[in-house]
Amino acid sequence: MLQVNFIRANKQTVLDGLRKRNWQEEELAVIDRIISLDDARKTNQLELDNTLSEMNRISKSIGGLMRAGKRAEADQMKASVGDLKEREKKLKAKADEIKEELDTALYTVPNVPHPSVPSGNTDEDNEVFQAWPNPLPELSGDAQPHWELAKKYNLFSLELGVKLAGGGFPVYMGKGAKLQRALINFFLDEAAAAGYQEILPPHLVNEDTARATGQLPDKEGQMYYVTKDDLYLIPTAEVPVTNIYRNVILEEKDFPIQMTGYTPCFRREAGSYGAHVRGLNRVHQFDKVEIVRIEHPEQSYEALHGMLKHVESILDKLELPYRILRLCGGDLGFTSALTFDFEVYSAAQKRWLEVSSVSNFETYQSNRLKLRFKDGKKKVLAHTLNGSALALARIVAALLENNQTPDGIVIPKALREYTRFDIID
RNA sequence: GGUGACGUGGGUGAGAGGCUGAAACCACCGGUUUGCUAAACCGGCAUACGUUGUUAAGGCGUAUCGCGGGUUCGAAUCCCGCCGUCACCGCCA
Repeated sequence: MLQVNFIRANKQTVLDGLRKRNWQEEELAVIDRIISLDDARKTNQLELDNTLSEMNRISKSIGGLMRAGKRAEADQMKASVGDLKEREKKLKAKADEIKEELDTALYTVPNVPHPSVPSGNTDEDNEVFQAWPNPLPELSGDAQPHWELAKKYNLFSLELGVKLAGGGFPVYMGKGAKLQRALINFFLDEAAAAGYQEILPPHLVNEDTARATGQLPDKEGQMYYVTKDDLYLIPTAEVPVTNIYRNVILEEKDFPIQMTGYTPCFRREAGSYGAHVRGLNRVHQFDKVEIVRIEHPEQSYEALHGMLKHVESILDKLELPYRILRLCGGDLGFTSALTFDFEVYSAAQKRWLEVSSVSNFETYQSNRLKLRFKDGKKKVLAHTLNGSALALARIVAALLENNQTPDGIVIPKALREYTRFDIID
C-alpha cells in the first residue's frame, strides 16, 4: 500500500495517477479521507500517550512510596488512577477503530502509475511497446489448436483432470509431461545464467505473507484457501519468494537481489467459457518460473528493462513470435506502477496469448513488506519487481500449435537437450 | 497427534512484580595509545509512532523481552490462548 506520508506530500501526483486508472472524481474523495483519518490518528495518539505517561508517572511514585514504607499515601495514589484507566481504555478503542478505518481506506488505493503508463480503459488500449518485426507464421488449413493436438498425441487431458480434481486441472502425460519438465528446467537454467538465485519455496503461505505482496485483501477470491490450517495456495511464486525479504533491512551493497523460483500456480479465476479459455489458455493450476528482484530505487527501472531482455532472450531461443505491451492505466495491476506484458502468437488459434507479465511495484509492496535498506542513517523502502520467465501452460499451447508439421510437433533446438527428443509424433 | 522443556537486543546470555529498554560478554562503529598490525583503554551501538526543532542536530513522550488477551497502581517477570523451537513417543514419503 501507499505510505500516508507519501500521499500527503504528493497528493496531486496520487490523484492524477488514480485518474489514469479511470477513477471517478467522487471516488477520489478517499484520499482526503485518508489524510483526515491520519490526522485523527495523530491527535488520538497524542492524547493516549499523555494519558499513559501520567499513569506511568503515578505508578513510579507508588513504587517509591512502597519502598519507603508509606503504605497509606500509596493507597491514596492508587485510587487516583481510576479515571485515567477509563480514559486509556476509550482512547485505545478509538485508536484501534481509526487504524482499521485508515487501513481499509489505504487498501482501496492502488499504486500510482509510472508517468509512461498510457491512459486507457481496457486491454485494447494497451500500447504495443515492441511489435514482432517479422511476418506472423501461417499454418496450413488443416492446422489444429493445441487441445486437438493434445488428443492426437496424448499429451494432456483436461477430462482426466475433471475426474481427479475438477475443471481446469490438466493432467500431462508422456511427452506432454516431459515437455513441461523440460521447459521448467530450461527456464530455471536460463534464469540462473542471468544471475538469479534459485529458490524452491513453499506452495502454501500464511495470511501475513499473502497480505504483504498485495494478494490480500485485494484478490482474496482468486486464491485457494485451506481453512483447516489457515493457509493459501500460492497464485504465483512471487508471493513466497518476495516475502523472504519481509521485515528485512538491507545494506546498499546487498543490491541487486535477484531470485528465481519454479512453482505450480493455483488460481480460482471465476469462470468464463468459450474458445478463448479452451485447452491450456486458462487453467486453475499451471507451472511457472518467476524472476524476482529487489532493487535500489534509482536502479529499479534499469532492472525492469533487464528483466524484459531476459524474457526476450528466452522467447528467442524458443523461436516463438512475441510482442511486448505496455499496459494502460485501466489494465494495470492494482499493485504495479509499470507493467509490460509479453504475448506469444499462437498460430492455430490465430491470437496472442499472454505468457509473461513484468512489473515494477516500486515501494507499494515493500511498504507492506517493511523491506528497507540503509541509506546513510535513514532507512528507505526498497523497490520490488517481478516477472514471469515464463508461464508454462500458454507457452506449451503456442509451441504445439506453431511447430506442428505433418510428421509431428518439432521441438525447438534449444529445448532438445532438456526434452531428449526432437519431435512429438 | 501426545507429553515435557524452552522462546530476552546482531549473537551468547542474566533478570523471576517497581530502582530494567533491559546486566555482562562477543560482534560492530568512533576515539586514545602505537613504525604497521594486534593488544589495552575510553565512548557509542534496537525499532516504530508521535511531539518539539528550520522537512537539521538534538530533546521529550509512548509502545515493543515469540504473538494476542488478562490480573495489577505497576508485568520481560504472574495467569490464559496461539505460534514456533528442541527432546521423547505415535504415525509416515
